[in-house]
Amino acid sequence: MLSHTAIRSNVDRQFVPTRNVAPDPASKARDNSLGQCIQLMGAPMNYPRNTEIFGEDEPAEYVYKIVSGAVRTYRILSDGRRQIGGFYLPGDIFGLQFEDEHSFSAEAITETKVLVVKRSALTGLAGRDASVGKELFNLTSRELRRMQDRILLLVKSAQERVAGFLLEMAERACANNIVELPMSRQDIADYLGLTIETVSRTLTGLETVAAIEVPTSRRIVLRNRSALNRLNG
Amino acid sequence: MLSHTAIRSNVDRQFVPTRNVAPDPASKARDNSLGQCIQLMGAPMNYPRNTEIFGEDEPAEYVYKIVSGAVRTYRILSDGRRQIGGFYLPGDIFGLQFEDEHSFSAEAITETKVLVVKRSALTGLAGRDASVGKELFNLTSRELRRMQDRILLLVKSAQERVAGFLLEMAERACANNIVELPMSRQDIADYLGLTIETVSRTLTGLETVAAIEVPTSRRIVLRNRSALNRLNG
DNA sequence: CGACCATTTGATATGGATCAAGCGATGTGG
DNA sequence: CCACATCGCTTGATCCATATCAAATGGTCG
Repeated sequence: MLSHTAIRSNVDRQFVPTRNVAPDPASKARDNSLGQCIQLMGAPMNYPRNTEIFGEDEPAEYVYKIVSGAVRTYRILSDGRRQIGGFYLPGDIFGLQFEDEHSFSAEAITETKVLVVKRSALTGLAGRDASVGKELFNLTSRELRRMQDRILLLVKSAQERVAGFLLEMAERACANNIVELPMSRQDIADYLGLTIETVSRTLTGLETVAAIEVPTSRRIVLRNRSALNRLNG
Repeated sequence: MLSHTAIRSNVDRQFVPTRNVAPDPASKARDNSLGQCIQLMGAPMNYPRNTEIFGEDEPAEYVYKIVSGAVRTYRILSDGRRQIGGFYLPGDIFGLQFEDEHSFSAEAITETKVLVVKRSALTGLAGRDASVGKELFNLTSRELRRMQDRILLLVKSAQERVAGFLLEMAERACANNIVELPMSRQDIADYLGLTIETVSRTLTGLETVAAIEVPTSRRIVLRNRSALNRLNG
């Protein structure tokens, strides 16, 4: 369990700004002072596996930075289906992207440690310090870009979505082409707008064409990134 | 849904005299000074029908506020398909949501007048005036929310997508339940991740169940909003 | 070991895509 | 002013990717 944390447990992510895979460098470097702000001001909190961090339509009072573990945000549609808003990994900040009222709930996927600060503390700070305001803006812009990419993903075929998902995860939580997935197939399916069966079949498909290996269901080895990139469209 | 930035200050109300449905008031009122900034500083520009305003991967140097007309942003996928990023109507600001390099192109759908300001002018202003920075942040947050809604739309059925699209357009460009669509069926299809045939069939379907009327292809009369809301999920 | 849950695999159904044709506006030249 | 070409839209017939329903497998924990 917590295989995800395991891959970086030796070196706490928050003190390691660089990664072993080429990560989009621009997106990492900029929000240091905001991140450090949370580092200094944040109250540590623990959430066991599958527990709620905040509920839909609660006031969006707090901002969270993940220390270890993993979080999913989601909404339940009127027909009962669940749409995953996003996955958050160590180092990620979440809570900012919601308006005064959440329309999402957040849950710990695995045992998760976060640092929590009042949203008002950050926006107040931004009022006094324009550079913090700029970072808030940048962070939101980046989240926006991710959403745009996600929209692109959602109009593609199942194979393209799964390949895109794997590449996205690889950029964020990958060591030696081994991606440790903290989330279940159901989580992935609800994130990609597919069914678990389709996700599973697609993964076995990718395995048969030697693009990936799936030694255990939560561990994916990327064997052929260029093939994945090709499938990604 | 429609990834746009709906700012309508009193100043530009005159350009949308047809609007008579109550627009979400909270989202309009806040960023007046930003909108008025563009109003004062902006250079007027005209784009004929179907001409490019900016191209993909040009530096994101400018921010635009629409005076009249309509704009679509889009990307071309590697397989040649086109994904529409959003539609922008009079009063809307666009260009902010792109990072240093656009990944989108923008085109005038109809003859369009815009006001243009340098992006740097706004961010510079934000550096000096925290309230402008806050408005930039708010604007981006709102855009983010629309993207989230759009993602929800994209995992639904064709009927739900089209119904959702109509309701969204009705909120933005509707008089007496008559929605005038500036964009073609192909634009709508590329926005919703459907084909023109499916969009067309779905519209006739909605007409048969008396939810809408389609007197001309670009004009939709909403006959039964609650039915549409129900279909929207 | 046995129960339980997540995941994979198999068989069938279906919504939307694709291919193809028809229709109705709008514009152009004779 | 009318034949005719063009373009955007609708309608029809068929196909295919993914959903759905159902069962088997495997991993985990008591």
